[in-house]
Amino acid sequence: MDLRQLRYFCAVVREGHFGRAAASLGIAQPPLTRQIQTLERQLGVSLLHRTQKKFEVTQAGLLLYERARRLLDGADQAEDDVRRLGSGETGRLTVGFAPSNAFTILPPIVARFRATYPDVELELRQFTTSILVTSLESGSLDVALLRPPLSSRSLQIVTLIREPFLALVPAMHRLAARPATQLRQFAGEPFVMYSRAGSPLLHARVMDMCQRAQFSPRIVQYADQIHTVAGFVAAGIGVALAPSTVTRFNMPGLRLLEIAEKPAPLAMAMAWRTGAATGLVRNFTRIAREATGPWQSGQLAEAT
Amino acid sequence: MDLRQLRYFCAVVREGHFGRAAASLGIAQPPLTRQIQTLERQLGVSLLHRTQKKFEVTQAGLLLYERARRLLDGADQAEDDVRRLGSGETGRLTVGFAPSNAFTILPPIVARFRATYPDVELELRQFTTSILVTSLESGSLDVALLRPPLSSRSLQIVTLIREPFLALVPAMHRLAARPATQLRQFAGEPFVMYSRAGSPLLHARVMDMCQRAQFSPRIVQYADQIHTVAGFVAAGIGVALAPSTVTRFNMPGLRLLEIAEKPAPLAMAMAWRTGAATGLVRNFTRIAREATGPWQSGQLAEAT
DNA sequence: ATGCTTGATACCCAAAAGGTATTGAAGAGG
DNA sequence: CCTCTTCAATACCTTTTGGGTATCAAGCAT
Repeated sequence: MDLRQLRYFCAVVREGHFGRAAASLGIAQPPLTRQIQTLERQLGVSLLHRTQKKFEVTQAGLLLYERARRLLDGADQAEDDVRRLGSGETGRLTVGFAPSNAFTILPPIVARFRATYPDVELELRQFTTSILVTSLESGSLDVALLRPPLSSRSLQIVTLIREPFLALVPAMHRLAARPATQLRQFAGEPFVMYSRAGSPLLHARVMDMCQRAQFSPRIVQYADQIHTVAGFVAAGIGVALAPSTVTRFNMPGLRLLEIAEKPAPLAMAMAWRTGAATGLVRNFTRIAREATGPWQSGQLAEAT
Repeated sequence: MDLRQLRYFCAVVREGHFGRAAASLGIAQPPLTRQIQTLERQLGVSLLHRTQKKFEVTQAGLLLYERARRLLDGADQAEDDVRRLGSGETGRLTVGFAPSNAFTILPPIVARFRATYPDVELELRQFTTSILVTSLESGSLDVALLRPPLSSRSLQIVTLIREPFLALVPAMHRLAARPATQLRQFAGEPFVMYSRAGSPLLHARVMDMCQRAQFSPRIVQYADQIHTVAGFVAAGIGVALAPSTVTRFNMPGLRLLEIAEKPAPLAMAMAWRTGAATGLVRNFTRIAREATGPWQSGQLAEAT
């Protein structure tokens, strides 16, 4: 038995007429007649009682009609559901993110994704970068937002935004009025630094930048995250360096200066397991690119 | 989408191996691979994630597997049910019968049918012969047990048993000791007669037999049905003629004699609408023939 | 390194589905 | 009563597709 035969039989019963049924199916009448005959022969049951010229549906035919309709509906539904799941319109997507994303690119991405794919269950989990990587590899995460570089070769990675570093000074600082500064101006200044444990990547990058500017920062305070660092600077404790995310904090007492040396920007990327680019993942990455497009164009203050 | 493709896909998922799946399906492996590919192409969804040599089932594939299994089960079930209904193993069969059958051939037929086809709903309805005929023609009855002749040409009719007529006399009657009698011995005897209204056919047949024996019965009592007539005879009210069914009444005071003239026996038949010989009807008629076979062989007293 | 296993590919054949033309029989209408 | 129309069935042909055999390419294990 075959879904095509059932479709044909249902059409015949529904229309009560071979010609019209064939037309509604988009085929000619003779093949339809033959398919019904074949179906009857295979079942060993007469479904239509041909009473010269006309026909009437037998008890068995009526039963088959009911069952066939349910089967066909079920098949269509299944096909649709599978298609939607495959195309990423439904399903469950588990997204991991590093803490530094929680206030920056994550909200607009999630907002846009929710709006575009309301039927997808979006599960968000915050982890450190190293756990994000192992979770991606083990399959417990579908996508992750994290900072490159990544050592794993089994992961696909795409950079979403590149944030230039800015110099942070208190409002009453001697450089506060300037639009830009050279990094070496910070030599000997009291420095607010990212802790190695809380933000190893930022710690490393800032130390590296200072080293390239040929000074060693006089660290007076450690802080874990960017907005903590910015808060300490705004409080006048010292100067600091931070990615341009800080422009979104809007803290009184904080001044942001461009860095004349133009150090390499800090990238934010998303990663997923190579080959695990399901529809959901493809859709999420597309949405992420769309939602973070404005950053690339410099509209840093817009949150979508 | 096609049940074959679903069957194939389920086999692959179940076996986790194209070669074994193909073997279990009784086909070669390359066609199976192609069918799965076609299915994926038609759905636009990757169902199996081929990770070099091996494969794993994707989320969408898992969903399809669940749905497909239900669909296939449903299809098999539907096929089986339709087949059973068509072959007359299940369903509802409405059987009509004339009152005179209720104590004769109906019980053994019903008993045998119920035993052979326990899943058939057997609905029994008692009517007069004329209503049986119209009910058959209108389709509200599937089969009927009645006495020929039948005028309708749209009905198929098969005789089940032929009952010879017997002469009924009281035990103290002058003919009671004889094994047989000639009909004309009844000329002038007090006669118990079937009423024209209650048993028109029997009335007509008995009147006809008397006429052929060249006498007119001296009717002293009318009765509707055979066992009433027999009762009156046993009570010594008069003589009568009855089909051999009377041998089953076992009434004290009643004697049965063969009729020397061997009048044409009284037939009992079953009828159904020409062309409406569904599996149920075919089965019932077969059972009826089997159950009434003993009558033909003369075992009148056996009730099966 | 080298068989061996496994899924994919290439190519061929057979079966089955669809199309056109036509038939046969029954109802409708003059 | 006869024709004309209608509808399913049949005959015959073409196209599609499903299945088979041989073979390949890539891992995995020995």
